[in-house]
Amino acid sequence: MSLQFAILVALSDGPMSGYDIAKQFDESVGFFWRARHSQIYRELGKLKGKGWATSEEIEQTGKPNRIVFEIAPAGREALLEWSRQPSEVQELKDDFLVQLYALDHVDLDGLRANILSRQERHRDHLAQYQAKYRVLEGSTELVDVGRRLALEVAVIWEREWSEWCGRALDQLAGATAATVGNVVAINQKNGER
Amino acid sequence: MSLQFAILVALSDGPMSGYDIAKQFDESVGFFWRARHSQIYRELGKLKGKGWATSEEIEQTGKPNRIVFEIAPAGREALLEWSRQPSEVQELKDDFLVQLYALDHVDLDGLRANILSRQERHRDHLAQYQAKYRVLEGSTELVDVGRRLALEVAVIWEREWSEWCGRALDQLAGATAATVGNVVAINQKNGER
DNA sequence: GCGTTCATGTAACCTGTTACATGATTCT
DNA sequence: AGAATCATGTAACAGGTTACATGAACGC
Repeated sequence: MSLQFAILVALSDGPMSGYDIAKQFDESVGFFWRARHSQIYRELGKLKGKGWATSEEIEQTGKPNRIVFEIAPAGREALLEWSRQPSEVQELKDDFLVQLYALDHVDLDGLRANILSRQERHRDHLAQYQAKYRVLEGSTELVDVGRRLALEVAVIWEREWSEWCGRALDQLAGATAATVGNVVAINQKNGER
Repeated sequence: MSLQFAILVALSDGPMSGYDIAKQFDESVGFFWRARHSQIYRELGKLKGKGWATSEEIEQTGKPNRIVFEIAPAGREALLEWSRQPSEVQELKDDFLVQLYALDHVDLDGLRANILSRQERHRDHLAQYQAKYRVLEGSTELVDVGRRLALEVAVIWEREWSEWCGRALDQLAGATAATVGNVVAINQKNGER
């Protein structure tokens, strides 16, 4: 269901085609919910079927025609109703953390390389989110307050991850490679086996 | 694929039935990857098919028989191979943040209630993770270092969320309810429309 | 008597990804 | 010549949830 609402949120900024939504997702509400165009077209069909959005085909020459969707009053009502319902807290779900949890059954060098490349990407994302955040600073407009709060979550997420990566690399610096079926102590002077 | 590896990680601690795995998931590797029993049984079948795990039926009287699974050498090898592959960074995906992003099209009172109940749950989770974390403190055993690092992520996640909830409630304290199709300023003395 | 725990599984469904398909225009 | 952009969509598959089904034992 959530994707349908994310699309309605995107349409709240004005009428858009499926193609537009797929692109807009890269720089707005899509920070918090993503989808491929194949899924977007499917969900747009459902929104239309429910009467939550209306569509209009716009003729173009040289390019394929655009089908522009607009949020309908019933769609706005559905959006309001959705926000009255309590939403589920998002639980951590990350295969990388699963690997860490089983550090003694895993390739340590691979994992270290993984952490390093993650750190880079988190720093990149952090810079992006911070730039977006700064634009909204100081505004008291309700929309901007919400977007700032949402972006704050993103900034914290990326910042904490990139700092965590640094600490993890430090702590794993002296560790030896895992041997299948063997328990390895991280500190050789203390490790009995 | 990841669930299969999460199951293999669980089996690394010793042979277990599907039922056991479903329960263990609530207090170990399941902090970072969850699944219903229906899915676990399905994936156990696949693991067996690939030769990554073996099973043995144990007769019981009064209770249904247990089918205990054990990780096979090929499974250990697969786990190692998996950890050599770089894993995708987990992107934020949260319908609650989508709602925040569209604060002017959403029910403010509903959202505030939502934040409050979230704050409670995040505090609960934080306490749980911290307790688990403390048990591992001081250990230099490789497994424990990994689990501590993984739990650290969980602790930070819950702590930052609960603190964020507090700030969000502060900032939304004075805001008025959204009106459909109307832009509302958060600060009445400055709001022109 | 009623709910919970133990223990297995299946079937239908929803969500999301990957790959395929078309066809003109514009940039390198 | 080849790639990217614009713009739509379909089909097959993978991953995950919900609901259904069975049946004995045990505590309240």
